[in-house]
Amino acid sequence: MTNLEIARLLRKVAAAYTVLGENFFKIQAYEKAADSIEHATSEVEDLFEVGKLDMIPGVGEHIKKYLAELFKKGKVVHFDLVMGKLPKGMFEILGIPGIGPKTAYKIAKTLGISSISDLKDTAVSGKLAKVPGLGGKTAREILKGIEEVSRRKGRMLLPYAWSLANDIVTALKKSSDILEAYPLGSLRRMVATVGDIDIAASTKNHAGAINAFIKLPQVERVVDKGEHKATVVLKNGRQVDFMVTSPNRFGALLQHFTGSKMHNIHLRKIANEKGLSLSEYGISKISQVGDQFASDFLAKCKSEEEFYKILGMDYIPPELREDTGEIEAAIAHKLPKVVEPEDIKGDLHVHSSFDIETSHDLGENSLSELAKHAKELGYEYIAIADHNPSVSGHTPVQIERLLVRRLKLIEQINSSRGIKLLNSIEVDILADGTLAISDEILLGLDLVVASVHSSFNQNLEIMTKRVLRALENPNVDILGHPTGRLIGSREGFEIDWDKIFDVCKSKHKALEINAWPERLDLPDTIVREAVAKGIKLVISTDAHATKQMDNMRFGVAVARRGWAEKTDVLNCLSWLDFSKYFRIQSR
DNA sequence: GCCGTTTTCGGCCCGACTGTTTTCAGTCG
Repeated sequence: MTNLEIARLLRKVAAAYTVLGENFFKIQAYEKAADSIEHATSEVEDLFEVGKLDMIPGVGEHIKKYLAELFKKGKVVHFDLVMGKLPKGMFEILGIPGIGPKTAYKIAKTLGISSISDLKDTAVSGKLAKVPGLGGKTAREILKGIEEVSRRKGRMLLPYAWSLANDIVTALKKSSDILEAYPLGSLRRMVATVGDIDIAASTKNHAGAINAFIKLPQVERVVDKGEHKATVVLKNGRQVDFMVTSPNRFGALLQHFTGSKMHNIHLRKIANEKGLSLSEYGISKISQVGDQFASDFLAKCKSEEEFYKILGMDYIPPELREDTGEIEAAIAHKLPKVVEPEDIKGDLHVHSSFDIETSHDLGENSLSELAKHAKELGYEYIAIADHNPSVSGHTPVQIERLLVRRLKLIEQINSSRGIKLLNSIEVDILADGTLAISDEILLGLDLVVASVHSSFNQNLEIMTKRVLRALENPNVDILGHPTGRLIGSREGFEIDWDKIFDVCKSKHKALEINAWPERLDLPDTIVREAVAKGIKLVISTDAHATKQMDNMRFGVAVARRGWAEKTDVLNCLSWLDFSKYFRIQSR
């Protein structure tokens, strides 16, 4: 069961409780757990299997017990009991914008509908508008909501959302009415997948700023336009929300809409304890005279730094704002100094167009093109990690000849370009944990990335043994895209991380954070565990074309979300230190 | 139902918008 499915189930239970008039905080607890599960970067079912459900904030004794029942039996008796008290149809229409629990119940009970298409029919026929408490406008809003649901394609991959938003922000900044502009929400926090694109700007001329936004060339049509916000649909069909504020309270706005929800809830709790109240407009002081409460504005917060300072804590980078200990760390002045994109000195997983007779997956660019682009990025070194040749079709001698031919080209570039190309390979970890290329050949390479590319469905025990065996090979330096996940299409495989960490530590192996948009693998939560255990990481793009080397920032974002510092990441080392670390002979 | 260097009991985030009401409940982010 996916995290999204679990979250939806918990929201249904919360909705049922809402209609049944259950304790408000109990309802909130279910919603909180649902949010937390939906945004978790590990699969909750996997966490359950390794007894780590406690890692999910908002999941306590009761919900944990229910989830265990869900995973074991496929259903939860208690949930069925609660939801069984209400018409089934209401749960079908819950996800539609504008329909909350009470409206859903009212509609399902009055009209006896059982699906979204039923609902659509009643809206079109005019029956919906006659439900007590609803009206013509609500019925039209619901129709619009139904259309939106069918149009919605789900969450976008981070790099896609980032580049969309980046184009808009860049264009906006050309307007003299826009002083600053940033994306908000999960995009600003650099979560692996992003729901909506929201952008905020500071301005001294609200109307001018809004106008600059709706006139952008990317805009197909304007959905909504007010004094402080506008909503548009882009030519590619994506909706973008835009909001503006004056420079003196831009920090408060940014902070509020960057979230995460859990982070902000925790902050408000701390604020309350200090007699403060937080909002998108700034921080106010709550005072009590007799039984009367009054709130006086304390600070509008020009910057987020000011906002966090008033709350008595250090500035928290957006990537860390998930309420997983960052607030406590910020209060104790113990936040990590997380790695920055500028710290990266090289890319350790790049594919070239040199044909070492792989049957597939060649890079597009030549060694010299890759070298040139790496120099433009300010790197000191890159590892040419082409796939190994198909094993069945080649003898070891043939493979060695191919690699020697490539090495000659690498050496030529190294002597002329002012950048170090490493003679590397991405070698398959075969189903039994042996490698696709013999040790004699691997021994002659500068750096070996070993990756799983087949037999993903092995169980935890076999997969763990397989990867451990590969890591124990003295020629292997890095475990490539360690979970094998492809976001949206393939779950990462099951593996015993504690054992992987142990062998990485004792044998000095590094785990890769692969910045390929569909991978972002290691996932940030596992990065965090690895960092806590002192495991070394590398951040690589797995680029198959020069342009894809620019994806490095997304790998860095994953590292930041995993609290990694520069010292945790080996490709932050200068060439001198890097070559010493991996004992690479200078050529 | 969750959670805790003030608490294992007693708290639990905030404000805007909207439609259908005649003063507010429901939804959303």
